[in-house]
Amino acid sequence: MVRQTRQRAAVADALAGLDDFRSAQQIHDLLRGDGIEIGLATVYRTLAMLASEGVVDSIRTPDGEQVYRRCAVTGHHHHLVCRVCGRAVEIDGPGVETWAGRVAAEQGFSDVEHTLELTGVCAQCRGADSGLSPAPK
Amino acid sequence: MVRQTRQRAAVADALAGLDDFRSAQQIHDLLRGDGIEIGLATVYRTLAMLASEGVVDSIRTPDGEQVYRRCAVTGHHHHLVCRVCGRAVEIDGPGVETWAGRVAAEQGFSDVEHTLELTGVCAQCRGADSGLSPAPK
DNA sequence: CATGAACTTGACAATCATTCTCATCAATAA
DNA sequence: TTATTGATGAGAATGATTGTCAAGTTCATG
Repeated sequence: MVRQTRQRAAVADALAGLDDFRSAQQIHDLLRGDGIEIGLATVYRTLAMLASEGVVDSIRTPDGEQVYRRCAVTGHHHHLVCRVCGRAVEIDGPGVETWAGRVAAEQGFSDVEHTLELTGVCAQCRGADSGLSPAPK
Repeated sequence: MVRQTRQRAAVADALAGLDDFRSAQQIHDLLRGDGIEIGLATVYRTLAMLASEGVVDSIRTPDGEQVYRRCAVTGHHHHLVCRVCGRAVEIDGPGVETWAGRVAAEQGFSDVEHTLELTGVCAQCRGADSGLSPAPK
């Protein structure tokens, strides 16, 4: 049975107040900054649980860090993430899904899954940037 | 100036004799197994260099490990990787590229890049398996 | 062929994200 | 209330990758 705890509620709350992807460590810092006592391991565990339930999305940044975000839409979808500020937009790939299935079938593969992520520089950052740090630590 | 060394040739040779993705550590073990003396750090450095030159592909496995493979085709392309045996097929996504550019533009993003990886179970592995663990550790 | 500047190497330490351990705490059913 | 048992957290452990830096090599040049 899954129990309702102060810590899990805190992680869920933190995610609810965010619009872009954050790492487990960032969320941990965020909560501690708000005076909420929670262990790093608990944040990791909670995020992993939420991700496996499909309540949050998780993708991997190019340098291998896992980042999480609450899902705004349900079902399968992809992301367009700003390399500078980390802002993310949810998008869906109409043709991609079917294309993936077809190509896989042609190669004799079954149980196909796919990951697709787009990165770019958003309008705001393009105008204002000149080598500032990617995201607030 | 980039110098030609015994170690770099060894890494290139190892990659030339492989058809699927391998981690830096696996390649290191492979070379040592052949009696070739080479440091792990050197393998990492060499692979990173080859990858940035576009001579080899590198993708990240679901558990965050970086794996490399020599490119059979040049230019941008994607992969269909078997979750069980690791065999990989190179594929290209005709519509994906243009779709990515269009969607990004609609959202005001520029300098778009994308990653797309397909995973599945290949015909061989589907026949032989019956619920064994995803991949050998 | 001899030289030397500068690029490379490699053993090992250092990082860093993530997971594990396990004694202690707390949510729930009864 | 209370026993049961999942949840927590501090710190150790893991594992891939990168940094350090003295010693070794490469190769343009004399």
